Amino acid sequence: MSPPSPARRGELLGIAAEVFAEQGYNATTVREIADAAGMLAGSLYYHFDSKESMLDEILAGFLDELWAGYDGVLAAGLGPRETIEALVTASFREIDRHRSAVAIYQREARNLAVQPRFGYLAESQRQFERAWLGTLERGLAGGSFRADLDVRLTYRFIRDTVWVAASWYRPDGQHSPEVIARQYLSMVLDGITPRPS
Amino acid sequence: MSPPSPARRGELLGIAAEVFAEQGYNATTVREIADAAGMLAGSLYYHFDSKESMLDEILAGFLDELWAGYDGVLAAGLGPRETIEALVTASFREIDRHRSAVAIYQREARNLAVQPRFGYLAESQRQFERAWLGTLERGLAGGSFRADLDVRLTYRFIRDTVWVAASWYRPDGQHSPEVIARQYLSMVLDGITPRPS
Amino acid sequence: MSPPSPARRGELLGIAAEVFAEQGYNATTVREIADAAGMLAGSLYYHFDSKESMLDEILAGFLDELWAGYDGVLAAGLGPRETIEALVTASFREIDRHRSAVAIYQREARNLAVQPRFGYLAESQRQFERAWLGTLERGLAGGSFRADLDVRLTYRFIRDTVWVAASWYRPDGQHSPEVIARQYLSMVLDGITPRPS
Amino acid sequence: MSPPSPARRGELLGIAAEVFAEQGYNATTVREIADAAGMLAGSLYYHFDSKESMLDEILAGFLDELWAGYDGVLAAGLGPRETIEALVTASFREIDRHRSAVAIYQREARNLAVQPRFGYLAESQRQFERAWLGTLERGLAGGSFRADLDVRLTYRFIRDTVWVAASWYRPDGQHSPEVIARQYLSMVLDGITPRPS
DNA sequence: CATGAATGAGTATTCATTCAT
DNA sequence: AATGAATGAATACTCATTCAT
Repeated sequence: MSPPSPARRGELLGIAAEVFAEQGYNATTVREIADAAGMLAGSLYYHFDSKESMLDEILAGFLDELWAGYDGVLAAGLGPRETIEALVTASFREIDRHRSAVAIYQREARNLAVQPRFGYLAESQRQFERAWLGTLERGLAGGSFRADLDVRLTYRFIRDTVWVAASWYRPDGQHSPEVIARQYLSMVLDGITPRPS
Repeated sequence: MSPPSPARRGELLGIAAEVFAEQGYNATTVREIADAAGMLAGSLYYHFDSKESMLDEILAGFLDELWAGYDGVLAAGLGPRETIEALVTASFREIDRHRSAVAIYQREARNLAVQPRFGYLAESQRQFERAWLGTLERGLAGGSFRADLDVRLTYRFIRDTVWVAASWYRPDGQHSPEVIARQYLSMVLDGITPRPS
Repeated sequence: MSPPSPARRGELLGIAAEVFAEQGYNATTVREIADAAGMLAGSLYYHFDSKESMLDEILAGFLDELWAGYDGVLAAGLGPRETIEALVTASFREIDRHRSAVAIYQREARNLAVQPRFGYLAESQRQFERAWLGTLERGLAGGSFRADLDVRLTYRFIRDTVWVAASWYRPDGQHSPEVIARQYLSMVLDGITPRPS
Repeated sequence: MSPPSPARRGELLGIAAEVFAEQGYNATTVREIADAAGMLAGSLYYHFDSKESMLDEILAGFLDELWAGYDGVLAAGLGPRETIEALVTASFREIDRHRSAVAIYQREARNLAVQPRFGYLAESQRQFERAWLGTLERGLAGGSFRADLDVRLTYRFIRDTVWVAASWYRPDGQHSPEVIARQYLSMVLDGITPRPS
């Protein structure tokens, strides 16, 4: 009768996200989530409608936070290079805070996006692409980036390069998301061969 | 008229690989593979022991070919930069020829590698890492690469950069694997910002 | 077009009987029979209509031979004790010659007998019971057997005692069916405790 | 109202045992067990891991009880003849209480015993043989049994004689297991022909 | 809130059987 | 006579979900 406590829901979502990230959504049984939460499978249904709704909440929550960060960057009116740097940094910060959600997103988004319920994934991808492509084109026109770049290829290159890091990134004391972001950026922007001084 | 058994197996494996790549291994039902092959689910078992053995053959076949290419490169005695270039090019060529297998590998390898049957995946990963890390360290020592690189991070950067491309790369007339490889390499080696000439 | 050779059929039936006896009818696959015969599963269907028809032929053939022996004994006009001895001996002879068929019969007859196709099994059981019960009652009336015997119980006792031997009897040089029969008979007739001389 | 879990398991095992005994383990489908229990096939898996584990529990439970009885007899220090009598009586008592388990054991033990999971069946058979053979040999040496007995044959004779009764024995008011045991014993010990007084 | 027990739709797999060659 | 390939029905088992307590 009384509505489920939001705090408990949050805990449970965190647990579910970890298991989904570890094993994949399809390979994860509701029972495994319940085990990890110290309850029985059926009990999860007091808090959530379905396994799919857990996934939904995890992904939607992640995208909400991500776009909060991105929108701030895009609204700041930075130059193309600085925008790229800020977006990449924001992305690594998001990986740091929602690692499991990012990993789930990486693995499942493509197949989920075709379902009506997960239409917002496709929408987010479009916005994402628009933001990055726009910035790259602006930089190309202004000479911030090499003139011979294939913009779409470069977009994919940066996008994949950044997000795939979620599959191995584990937060520890040494590598803060900002440090990782700076190292990635130095490779993406300047490459791995030495520049002639 | 009807092709001999090994040819049929090959056909079926190709079909299965495409469906696995499209939907994920777990989310793919044997019935879907059979549908795609124009036969009934049970009929697949005349050719294969199990769904898992199909996956096994797909991945093992891919890794065999991949290592044939890599071993050739590594035995050629090239310099570090040329080795990286050749490895990346070999990888894109492999993506071109075994796109679905690469996509499956990307998505499933981590979870499969812990199973005894798929132990060769873990072994291949170790060899893979050794080859790349060794080359990078050699280049670092010899000045082919920037002295401030974090070798492990760079390894992951290049590795992911290349393989993730399998998730969107579709061969067409314009972008041969060699062309894609060259464009990627120019970004990885020299970055996306213009070099002061 | 040309009818299958009866000789080959006989061979195949013998092989099938052995596998059925070893593993049970249900647990035996047509493929296992074919393997044992050095052919492919489908090829058996040139010789037989179905797996069930193999079972049918095996059991019918065995019962035919068995009754040939029994009828001879029953028609001979022996006394009750001699009849029992002759029936037991005939049974052991049949076990010796059709061990697998007897083993199959023991294991499957009860469940098969309810099917119309195998109605002859039930019929045979009834005849069997009539022959044994009649002999025992004749012996009881004539004083050949102990007066305090429960005839039905004794019938089951002897029947089970004899036929179950098929589950372990293996023909070898030392124990001919006649020898085994004589030893059994001495136990059944005189018991295992010493008779006061 | 609803009985606690172990009781329900016991109920279900009893039902499964009856169906296995009636139709044979292989010929019994999980659905048939579920039907007999008034539930759906899948629901059985809430209580048991597999069809095989039901069989396992049934057989192990039966053997545990059987050996409880046998060990009591063997430890009592009776003479050979009294030991045989007590073992036979214990066996019929067990047939009375676990009729289906005994019938399953009779039909399936030979083929199951080779599987690692059912290794305890083979072990039990060895112990069983040791107990009976030892008793028979003791009796032979001490003159309780006829000097001309073939001990192994006699062992099989008695063993089969007793256990095969499970296939037809149905408890009713008139024939308690003790009564049946006494009648069997009188035949086994003294035979069916009259003794010269 | 949580449990225990069940449902029912699905899923991989098996296997007797068929049939063109 | 035998093969290779397929069919189709059945079967054990899984799992998300429901619900009375």
